Order: sequence, then C-alpha cells, then structure tokens
Amino acid sequence: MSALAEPNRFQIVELLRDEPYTVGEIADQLRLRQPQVSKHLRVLSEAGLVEVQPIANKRIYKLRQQPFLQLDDWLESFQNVWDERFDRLDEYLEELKGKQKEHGE
Amino acid sequence: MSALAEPNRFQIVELLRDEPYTVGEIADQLRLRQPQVSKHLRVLSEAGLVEVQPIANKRIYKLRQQPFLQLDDWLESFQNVWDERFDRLDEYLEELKGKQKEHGE
DNA sequence: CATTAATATTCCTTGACAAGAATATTCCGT
DNA sequence: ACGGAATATTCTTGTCAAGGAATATTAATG
Repeated sequence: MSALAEPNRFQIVELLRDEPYTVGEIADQLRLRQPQVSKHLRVLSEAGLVEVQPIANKRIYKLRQQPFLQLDDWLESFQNVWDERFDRLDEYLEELKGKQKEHGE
Repeated sequence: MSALAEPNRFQIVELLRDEPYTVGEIADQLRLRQPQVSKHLRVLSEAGLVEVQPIANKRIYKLRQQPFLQLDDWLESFQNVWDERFDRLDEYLEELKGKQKEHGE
C-alpha cells in the first residue's frame, strides 16, 4: 500500500488502468523523466502491482489485478462493520459512565 | 492514502475496525508509546480517516466511513477495466509490430 | 561491429517523517 | 484551587526515499 502512497506512482497506476504503456509513454504523458519512471515502476513491480512484458527493447507495463482484488477484500472487512454496528460508540459511552460510577462508590 | 502507508497507523485502523478506542487503549494494545499514538491519530484525523469524541479527559477515536467508501469507488473504476479488456496487451503488441513494419518501409 | 533508441542503475544530495524524551494542556475528583 | 490522569505538543535526531545527473545495459539496425 505504501507503493500507492507516492503521488507519481499513483498517477502511473491510474494511467495504466486505461491500458498498458511503455516506459517512455508513461514518462511523456506524466511529464516525468525516464529514470524516475523506471524507478517508480521498479517499486510498483516489487510490490506486485505491475508486471512487465518485454518486446524488442521496449518494456510494456500493465497492472496486475491480484493486489486490487486483495484491497477489495480488505475493504469488505470494513463494510461488514458499518452495518453491524449502528453506532457502537453510544454503547461505549454507556460503558464508560458505568465505570465512572463504580469508581465513585 | 499515504496515511495508511505507515505500518503503525495501519494497525491502528485495523484495531479501530473492531470498535472505537481510547488513546491509552490503543497504545496498550499495540505496544506503542502514548505520544506516538497521539501523533499518528492526528495524521489519521487530518486525513479524515478517523474522528474523535471527547469524553471527560479521554478521547475516543473511531473510524469514519467516507474515505473507505471512496476507496471502494476508486477500486470499482478498476473492476470495469478487468472485464472490458480480456487482454488488451495482445492488441497492443500487434500495434507495435505494425509500427515497426511502417518504420521499416 | 558501430550506432542509436529504450530502459535500467548508480551515486549524491536533500527533504520528509517517525521515534524518543521532555513538557504542556485539559479535565476530573477532592 | 491542587494533584493526578489522559492526551497533545514541541524539539531534536536519525533514517529513508525521491529527484537529478550521469552512466550502464540491452536490443535493433545499417
């Protein structure tokens, strides 16, 4: 997830969402210098967010879907909670007031 | 999203997924020092991931759902792509070979 | 085989940020 | 009003990661 935290990398991912791109194409579209793009792609690649397909001396990068599905799963583990707990906060407040009362006696 | 990149903050969020917690409780459960927890909560708060409810001299932190829904939306913008494009990579490769041919003539 | 295009890697510098330690603030009970 | 929790803030320091510039690598082409 820290791979997505960097703004330029985030942009790269959004760009690749549309279609696979070459390093040079990415650099052009995002107005970045080639070495930085290569470095960012390296990070994205090591994070498993992206995969490469070498063709001639070009390298085509595309998104992998696994990490996104994973993230989706993670988010679902929250969805459940919103529903289940209408607002557990109230419940918690009561609990606290109870504790205070006990302490007072 | 960079707020979630920090491991301790990520842990805090996962902890708060279960129920709201006090700063001290978070510090205890995650074996962190209170000041760092406060600082992390500040970041999470400014990122809109978390909200506070002061009660006595305690402060109860809970998750806000908006940013999570937002993230979910963002992820959906990808889902569409996976389906639509069986593999646009092939298409792209063809395009490249075409270009090479043109260049050769 | 020399050249050139496309990409990757290295080295260096700089800025951001997290932890630690100490201190400040706020609120309650007495 | 005072003492003590609970929490926040400040300051400093060390680390890490991103950008820039230069260079290395790989592959195609004549």
